[in-house]
Amino acid sequence: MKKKTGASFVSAQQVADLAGVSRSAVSRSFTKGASVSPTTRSKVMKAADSLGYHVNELARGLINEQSNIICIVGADMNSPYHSRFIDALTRELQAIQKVAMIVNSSGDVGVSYALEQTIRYRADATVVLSGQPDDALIQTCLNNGQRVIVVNRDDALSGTESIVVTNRVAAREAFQMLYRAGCRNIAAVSSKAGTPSLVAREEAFLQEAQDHDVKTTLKTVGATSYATGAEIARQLFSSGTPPDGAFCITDLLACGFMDVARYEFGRKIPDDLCVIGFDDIDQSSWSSYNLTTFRQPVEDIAAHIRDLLSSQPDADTGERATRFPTEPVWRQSVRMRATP
Amino acid sequence: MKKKTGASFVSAQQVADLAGVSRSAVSRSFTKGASVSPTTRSKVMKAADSLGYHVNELARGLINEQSNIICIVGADMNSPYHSRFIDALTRELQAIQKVAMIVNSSGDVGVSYALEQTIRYRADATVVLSGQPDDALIQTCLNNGQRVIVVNRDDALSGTESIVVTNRVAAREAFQMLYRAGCRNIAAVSSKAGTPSLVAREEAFLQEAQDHDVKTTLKTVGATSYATGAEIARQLFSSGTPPDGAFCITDLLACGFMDVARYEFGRKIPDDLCVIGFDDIDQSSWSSYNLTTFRQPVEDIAAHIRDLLSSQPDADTGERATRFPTEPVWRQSVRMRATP
DNA sequence: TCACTTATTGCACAGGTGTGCAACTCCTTC
DNA sequence: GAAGGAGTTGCACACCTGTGCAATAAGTGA
Repeated sequence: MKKKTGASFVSAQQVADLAGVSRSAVSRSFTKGASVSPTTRSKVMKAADSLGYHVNELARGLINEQSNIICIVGADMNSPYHSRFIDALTRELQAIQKVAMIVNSSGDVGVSYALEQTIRYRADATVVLSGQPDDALIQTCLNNGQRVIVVNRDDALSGTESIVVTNRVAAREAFQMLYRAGCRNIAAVSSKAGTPSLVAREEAFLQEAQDHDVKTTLKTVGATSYATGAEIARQLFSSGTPPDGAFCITDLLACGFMDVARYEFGRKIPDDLCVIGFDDIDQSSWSSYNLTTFRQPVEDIAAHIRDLLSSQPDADTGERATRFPTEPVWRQSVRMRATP
Repeated sequence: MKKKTGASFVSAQQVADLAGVSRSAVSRSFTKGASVSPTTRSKVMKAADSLGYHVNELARGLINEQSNIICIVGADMNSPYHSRFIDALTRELQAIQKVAMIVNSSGDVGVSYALEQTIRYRADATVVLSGQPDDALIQTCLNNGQRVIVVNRDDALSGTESIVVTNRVAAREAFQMLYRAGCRNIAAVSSKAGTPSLVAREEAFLQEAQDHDVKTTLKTVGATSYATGAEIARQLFSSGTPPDGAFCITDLLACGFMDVARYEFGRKIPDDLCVIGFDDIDQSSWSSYNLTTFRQPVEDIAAHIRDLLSSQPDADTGERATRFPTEPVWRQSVRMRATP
């Protein structure tokens, strides 16, 4: 039966000995598309099973120069948006028999060190979710023959495969939604993170406001969090001209913003104040928020990454970007247009 | 088909050639505690740097029988509790120079297959967050010499290192808090997940209620989610005897429960209805909920796992459990005792 | 039966690294 | 100057697997 020794691993040689075949036969039995007779294979499988043999992927990766490890780099994994992404992506990766290795770039050990681990394990590809790691680090991955897939970073580096959502279009639409709802004193609520995709939303929103000759203030504080949204609300509603509409660059900011506006300053949403968010995290659909927002097709993006990774990279050099649409999700935090 | 090698990896031999030393010298330069002269080391480092050399951890793992890979198995990573855990744990692992490989056990590919990946990559240890994988799979890991650390699973398997929180004590205290607040028609809100730690909370709560001769109904529906909490609230408040107090086995359930109770049935919290949750997820502290709950010391647990993994496993056989306390976090969803 | 085709198998090498062992260098001490 | 010791270096082997190549076995047609 099973060996209880808890000792070390079983090698292919031991399986071969037990099955009375050569080690090559064992290897071929576990390699898809190799030439083995059914008889031999079944003998091998039986022996492998009784010994508890599992292919050593480290050695296999050494030979094949392909480890089937995919590295996911992300910051702030506790945030609803990122955790949804990681959940979806890990599922897709498993479906094509890759394994996910994750690098938490908000750790204090430093991104560069963590990212180096990726290279040391010869990961096939690196998926960058955060805007954090700078170009030099990404370049290092590329230099070592890794594929790099960059998500939601509008400044694509040459050689990477880039995935973006229509941040700018959505941000402009957000303004129009607030404008049509009658808002004329509008705030843009953001963080100091400076992530490219967030900056893109800010810029496009302000641009659209300017095109409509509507005064708009951009307020940025700290990290992209609930607390930041709350803090900005406190500042804005304590000031002389409190806003009647707000575009929060992220749903998480919107939640904090709404809570303070309602519970500390008595604003009624959407009567006194219209709020629009971005991402469509789970909490936005909760009854306490009912936040009108823009949905990022996270599942579609994850599936697309799966497709990218299950096919060979295009020899086509230079960056190629795939753009996914963000669709507005209407809930109750914005007034419906009263007048045409 | 040969590799098309845009840029392949650099091997230690190439570094040795450039530096004019033997390959052993290169290996020793990168191995902590090996014997190399400062002169040689600096020559090696310089050459390695200019070539962009990175140690191949696959080959190193092959030799050392230690890959420095830690596997994290979890289901439902999108849930606030799990994502907080993964965030904390990945950070701690990076701090001791391990890498985290994650297995999403809610994927459709099946836990067993995903878990096998772990063994194939010769992970040093497996951390099980979910109650999902059955004992047979865990036993497989153990048989292959892996360490298995099981979190929050009250039924510990022999050979594993177990980490639990004081579910039962907390659940009993939860009842007392509701009882002291004057609640006499109390509901226990849970899911059908059947995870051991959740079952422990249910049982202890019901037991304590029975000890106080208070009628309590346990209601379980579907998954451990916001939607489930909402659904249970709908059922309970449509029934003949709506509760005046509820212990939700999880904060996520509590959020859904509260929202439906307030917005669909007009209950005022904590005046008409007291609610207690469990976990202390971020959302519980948001103003919309202000949920009184029990805090799991996630960061402490993650740090403890780090300590476990950075030390050698005790030869001591049999399971050993470390128990962490859960402390109540008082907010506004439970009335303070009016009468002594 | 023989020549010929096809499927299967084993040998041996490659892939990149860590490390025991012996040889070597350099320096101290008598 | 010689003996001895401490520190450093290189050689060769081991780890576990995939696979090209040649050898063998099995099957086919005449």
